[in-house]
Amino acid sequence: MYMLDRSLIAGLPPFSGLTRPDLDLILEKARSLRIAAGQPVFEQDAEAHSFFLLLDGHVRVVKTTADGQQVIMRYISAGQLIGIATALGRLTYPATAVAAVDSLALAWPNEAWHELAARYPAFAANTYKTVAARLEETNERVVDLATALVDRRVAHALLRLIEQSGRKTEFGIEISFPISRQDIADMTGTTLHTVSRLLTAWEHQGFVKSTRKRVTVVDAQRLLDHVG
Amino acid sequence: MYMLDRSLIAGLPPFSGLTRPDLDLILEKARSLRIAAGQPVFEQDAEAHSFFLLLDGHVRVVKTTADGQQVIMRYISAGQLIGIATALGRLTYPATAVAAVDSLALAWPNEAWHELAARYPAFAANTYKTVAARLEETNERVVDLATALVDRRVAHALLRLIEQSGRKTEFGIEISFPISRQDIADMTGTTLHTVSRLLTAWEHQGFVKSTRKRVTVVDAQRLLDHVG
DNA sequence: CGACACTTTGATCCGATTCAACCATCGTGG
DNA sequence: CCACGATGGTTGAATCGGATCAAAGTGTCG
Repeated sequence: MYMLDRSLIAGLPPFSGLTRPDLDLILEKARSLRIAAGQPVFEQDAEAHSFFLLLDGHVRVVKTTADGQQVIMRYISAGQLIGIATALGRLTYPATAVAAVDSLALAWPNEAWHELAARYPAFAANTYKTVAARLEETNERVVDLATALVDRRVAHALLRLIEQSGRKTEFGIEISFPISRQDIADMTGTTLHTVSRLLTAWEHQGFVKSTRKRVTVVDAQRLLDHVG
Repeated sequence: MYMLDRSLIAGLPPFSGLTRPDLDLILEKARSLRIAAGQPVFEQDAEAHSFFLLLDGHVRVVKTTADGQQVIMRYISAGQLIGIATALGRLTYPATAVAAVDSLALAWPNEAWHELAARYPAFAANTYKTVAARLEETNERVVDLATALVDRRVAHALLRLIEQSGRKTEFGIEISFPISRQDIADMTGTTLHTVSRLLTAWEHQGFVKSTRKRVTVVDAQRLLDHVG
């Protein structure tokens, strides 16, 4: 086992405001792991042993219902924590986290959490803010699901995705990881068929551009206006 | 202004594990307020100045969309905190809180938060657990909205309500505050018409019993089985 | 190059909203 | 105290947004 370098995590939001010796101590307790695209980081209902920091790649957090339907709760990009609900008292993971592309993460055993939180209040505070921000974001999603028609929900999902992990290209802003029609449907409570029809229509109108598993938003403002 | 008695908050979840002198100090910073049924405790988008503890009554937390549609995010009952997202960094309230019945609450200025959290780690920890629990609950709701048909969503809402604030009666478990068809519709993303039809059908089948603004679940298990 | 995963598009069907009308209950003030 | 307006609830009919069913096209990778 080689020593992890503090440059890996310096500057990331969860560790902002910590000194270099602090970072070294925090890293001492971590192990790093590589996750191939399509592989799980952790699985729903499994005993929660660790929490994670995504260093590179993209992970989608998915809940599966008793009858097998899937809902994508969120996409996590590099620099963000996952599996932290468990650090705050849960015994099992509430969802499955699957790598959308080959990814790299750090893992800490749950026991390390209290220690870290106690010793580095800034780390704890950052984490709580993350949880609070996710709660608020999820609340917005409930409002969307409860009040908006499918086209609006899909548009909002795309706009959230490019905001959280968009990459500027020649034609607009592209979602920076592969995402299928089915994935978008699983984020918005609809079917791949409906998503396909919407994207085709929007492409004709010049709002978006897409190919297999890649989506680019050409004109976010007009897309937003279009769905009201 | 009279002194608030520590018996008001001793034993409530947010303050569990605190000593009596601690409680007195905490109460010193609070003011109490009476809210008449239908009146707001705080309003969406207003500058957040305080967080609250509901001592008696019931409050519903409502988000209103730009086009005026309402979504009831949750009902808060006595002993629970409200308006805490703001204590964790927000500048405005993300929703409106309206008293469902005449209610009584304590209010602390937001500045008191950091002080209390620093001095009473148990209070802080309890609060973070609350936020984490609400996130998980909201996640479940997203899954429900994204995957379940209306009858299931309404059934789940009723079961959640009787679990969180049910009162045992002769006929079953009654939701312990007045709630209209429209309110239930606003919790589940449907219309009062559909809720009315469902309740009527369920009443014929003996699962529930209801009158104006009062709903009793007669047989939770059979209702749950019925909607799959 | 073939198999598989992903995407498109048409036709049909259904759950739930919308539109419409009416009834019941509550609170209030003359 | 009762009349009346307001709020809440019921129920039918028409309509529609999307799901479902069905089938064929296309890009990708081993």
